[in-house]
Amino acid sequence: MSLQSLREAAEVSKAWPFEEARKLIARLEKAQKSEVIFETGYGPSGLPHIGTFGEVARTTMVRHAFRVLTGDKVKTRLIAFSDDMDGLRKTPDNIPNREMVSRHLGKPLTEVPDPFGEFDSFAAHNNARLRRFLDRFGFDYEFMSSTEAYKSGRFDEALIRMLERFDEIQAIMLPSLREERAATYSPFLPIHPVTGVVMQAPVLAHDAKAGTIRWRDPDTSEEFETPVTGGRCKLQWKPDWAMRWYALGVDYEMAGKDLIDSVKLSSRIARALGAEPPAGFNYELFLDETGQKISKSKGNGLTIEEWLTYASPESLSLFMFQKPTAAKRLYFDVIPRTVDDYLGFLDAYPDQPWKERLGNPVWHIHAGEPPAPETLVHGEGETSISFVMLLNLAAVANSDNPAVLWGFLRRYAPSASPENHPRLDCLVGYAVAYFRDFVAPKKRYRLADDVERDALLAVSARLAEMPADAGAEAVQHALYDIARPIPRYQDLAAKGATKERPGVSNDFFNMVYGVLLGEERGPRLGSFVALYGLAETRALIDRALAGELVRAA
RNA sequence: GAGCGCGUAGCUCAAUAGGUAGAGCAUCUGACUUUUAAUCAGAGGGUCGUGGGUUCGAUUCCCACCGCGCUCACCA
Repeated sequence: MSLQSLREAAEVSKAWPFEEARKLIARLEKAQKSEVIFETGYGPSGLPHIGTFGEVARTTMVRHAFRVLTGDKVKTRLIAFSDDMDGLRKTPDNIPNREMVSRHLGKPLTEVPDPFGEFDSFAAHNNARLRRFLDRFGFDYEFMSSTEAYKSGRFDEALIRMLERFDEIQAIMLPSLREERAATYSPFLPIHPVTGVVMQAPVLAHDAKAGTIRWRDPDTSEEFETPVTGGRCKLQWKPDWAMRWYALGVDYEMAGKDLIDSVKLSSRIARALGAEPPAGFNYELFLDETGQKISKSKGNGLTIEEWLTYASPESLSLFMFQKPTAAKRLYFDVIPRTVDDYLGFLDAYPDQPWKERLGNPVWHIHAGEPPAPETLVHGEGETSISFVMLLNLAAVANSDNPAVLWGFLRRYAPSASPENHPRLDCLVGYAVAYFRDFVAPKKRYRLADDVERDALLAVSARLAEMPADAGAEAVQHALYDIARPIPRYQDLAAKGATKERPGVSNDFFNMVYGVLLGEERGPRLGSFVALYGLAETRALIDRALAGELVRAA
């Protein structure tokens, strides 16, 4: 498969990152630019979350598609912009030193001391968290601080231009506001020279030549004349966004659908400044299990930590890749399915022609270089192990120890090991975590009656006589022999059963599952005991008969 | 009020260059030398929200409508 055919397939690919990248190319044809700027925004009053990940991951996919479409001839940059000059609106609930922080309400986040005492400011703290967050996933980005950009003078030219177009911008903004708000609205928010607070005060006069605005402190009625440059003023957020697009030459930025109107207004402002607003689209929001919007305050939905406890970052990327414009429910149950979808796409990739590869999510998730699928060699063939299967296996193994799961896997494919299947090993780890947190707590143990007690004691005694490394079959046969004489468990209808040698009914096994494992059904017992350990099984029986399992559950 | 998304098998969802609808789970049946759910094979199950239009033909394009849900209109 030649590079040529990759390019050709990319030209016509219907995968959304390519559709987006083509919008960018159309944009580029109009404007002479030597590089393309992608931007994602971040508000440092909160912590990075699953939406932050989604936005950066999706933008990165568009960026990569663009690079392929242009043969990497156009330089690309991704700016992760932190709005750290915004005033602190309210004291977050989830921080220490809330009282100290609350004394700095209204000041730029970069002027609020770090409540954790680790950084120069609250913003610096959260900015560092953002970077650590993004670095953890290996995103290629440039961090940019709003405060630094304002203070360094980088925005000065744009701010002056903004001042020159003051009336046009007001004409765009004011109709979008309610009367009472419009009466006092100003796109410029001066930083109070005394208190340091980001002021929302009506602008009494503006002077583009001098580069200043006149305003009055509503509390003291004192009047000030403040330059809009050098970080002495910041902008209201919609003008701010537009100014930033203009000043930085942003070509691409996506946003949630809650920002549709904001994007429209900011785009008009950008045009008023003389810039073509960036390309991009509005992605749908995430919903929880019941279709409600996920919000941090409600605490519904799924956190990124939760996802990464039970599944890989790649599977989360897949979730983000799929249909960004459709509202998707993001809750716990989608995790296993998404993981298996991911594994399925990985399996399919090597045999696909380019046209299909470019529509395959793993191409986008792995920047065009998805890893080879890890398979288990079993006899003649190879098979992939699905996550759902591993979850079953964890339940079967009744263990949160990955080594026990690997014991089962090796029985199936003797050559397999965590060392030569590192990604499968990760999956095993996730499966085990899932078992520990979701399967184990739901176990409902029951007490043994007298007959059951005697049967289990007999099993324990028999296991004690067997060598510790007894095989699954040996254990299985021993179990049959113990149950066979017990009338309750005899099954004369079983295949091959005779009066002299009756079969053993499922009731026996179901009893063991219920008493020892707290499940209604379970694994083939011989296999389970052999892997779980004979001594360990005896200990389990002791605990069950002592009633400890019932109490623990 | 404005904008957006969704409505396909019991459930969750797929189905782009318009051409007789697919998967997973669930259900049922069978196979796996003594029985059991790490597996496999097979089956059943859909007026593709409703009504129009374009077309030889529409789940797929267009319009209207119905239902469900979300977002925005204060701030970011």
